[in-house]
Amino acid sequence: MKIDPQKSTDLSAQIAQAIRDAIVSGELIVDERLPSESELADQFQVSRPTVREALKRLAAQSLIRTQRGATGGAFVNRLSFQDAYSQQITTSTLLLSMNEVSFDTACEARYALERACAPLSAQRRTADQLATMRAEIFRQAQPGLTDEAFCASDVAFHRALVDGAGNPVLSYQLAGAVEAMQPLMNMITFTARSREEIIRLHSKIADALEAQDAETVDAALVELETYTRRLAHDVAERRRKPA
Amino acid sequence: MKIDPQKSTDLSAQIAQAIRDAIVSGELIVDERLPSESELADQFQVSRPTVREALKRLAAQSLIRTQRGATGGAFVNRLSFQDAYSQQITTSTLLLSMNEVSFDTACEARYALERACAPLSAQRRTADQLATMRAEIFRQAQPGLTDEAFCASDVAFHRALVDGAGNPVLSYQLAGAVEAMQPLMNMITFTARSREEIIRLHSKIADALEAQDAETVDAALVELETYTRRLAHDVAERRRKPA
DNA sequence: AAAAATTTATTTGTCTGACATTTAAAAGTC
DNA sequence: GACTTTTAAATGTCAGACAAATAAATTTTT
Repeated sequence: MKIDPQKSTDLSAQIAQAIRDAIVSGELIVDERLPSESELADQFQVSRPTVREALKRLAAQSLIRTQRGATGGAFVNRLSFQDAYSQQITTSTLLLSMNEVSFDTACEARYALERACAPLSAQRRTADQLATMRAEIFRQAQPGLTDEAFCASDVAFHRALVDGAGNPVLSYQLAGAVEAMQPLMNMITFTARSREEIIRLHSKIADALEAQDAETVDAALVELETYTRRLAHDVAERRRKPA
Repeated sequence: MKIDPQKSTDLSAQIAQAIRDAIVSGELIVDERLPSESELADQFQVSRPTVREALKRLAAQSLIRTQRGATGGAFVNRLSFQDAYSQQITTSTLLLSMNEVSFDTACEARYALERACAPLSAQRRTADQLATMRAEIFRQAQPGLTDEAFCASDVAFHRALVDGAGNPVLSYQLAGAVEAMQPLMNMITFTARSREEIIRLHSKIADALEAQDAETVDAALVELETYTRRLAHDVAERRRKPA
């Protein structure tokens, strides 16, 4: 963690990379304090603003946190699952919205991953998670619910399903897949009729999870995927020839 | 995209968030040029260094790219799958290394996700992807191979399997799960005997994929997961009582 | 002596102003 | 018209300063 040749890229990017490497390699450990900005400036032979730009890059990735005052400074941050969730969701959302990923492709990925959680969830889901699902199903059945609120509740339901697997790594990985789909789902205007069908399948899933019946959960998820894709297909058709 | 009250946090973080929101919401579109740093400084009523810190935060997340010169500036970046991969891998790796995630938990998540890809891959894998898998199996059988090289080849093999599903969203999601496991896998010193078994299972997977036999692929993945977890368990045992 | 108030030192956050470097377009030259 | 030179605009970097927060050290008060 020292070199900065006069090569091509920004100094602040190079410095950020050097520190990032030190963190990833374990050379810098969690909660360890980095040298002060002035000291870093001396070490890397650059000015303080340049060091600061480097530190802000790292802060944006939640790799460090900073604290003001006498005993303050920049500290290596323990990347929490919560932080990782948010980053993952932002990244996934942008990836989908900027790359003309078809609804079918995104949908296929999402349900493939979710079905991977289903057997574990059938085995381990807690009473609390079941209660969350029931509550969301109840909310989804309210007549006055906006499309946005319905979709948000849908996300919460599936989130509970995934968390039921009791594996934080899985929950983290799925966060992106499930949440990033919401903007795409919002584009489908749900009729009362289609909501009914979705609620029916959600109930089937909740029932099967309660009975620890992995096969029925899987079947219901397949049904839900098929139904969702058909809905999206119909909406696309209707837009093509609105007559 | 305008407000910055004198509230709590850093100005540069607030400005970065304001611009980030504008990008996520679609207010700023791909390849659109942001105002120059001086103009942003005027708009937000802060100095240029503060604006620059905000821009570096966004650059660290690949949300913008900057270009020098007369027609230069900061542009909204199209987040590529490649960029998303790298970020995902860095984040996942740190998440696992910093949070005392057990090998079992990570392994369970990884194979659950990989098994989700298997049916699609059995259906769609290309000849090219099959060839990659065969080549990696061949490499894994070389006697002089270091543990690191063996693990890297292992990653490449599974990467080809995942890519076989022909769904870029799945590949992106899996990148983190598969690659982030490598440091953990490296900690298991493979004996010649265990390599043999892994290569046997890899061959079984490749054969089944070639025959488009999804069930056998799944069975082999389950075998591989079981075997890997037992290996890790044994290593842990041996470390506890090295006598 | 203990507690409270004050001072002090350190560190990050922010500002001002300047210069260097890169780049594309405009102006000039042959 | 093709080539070269100039120019303007933008980011990259630097230096030095002050503000604000914070904890430790010091002083004062009780």
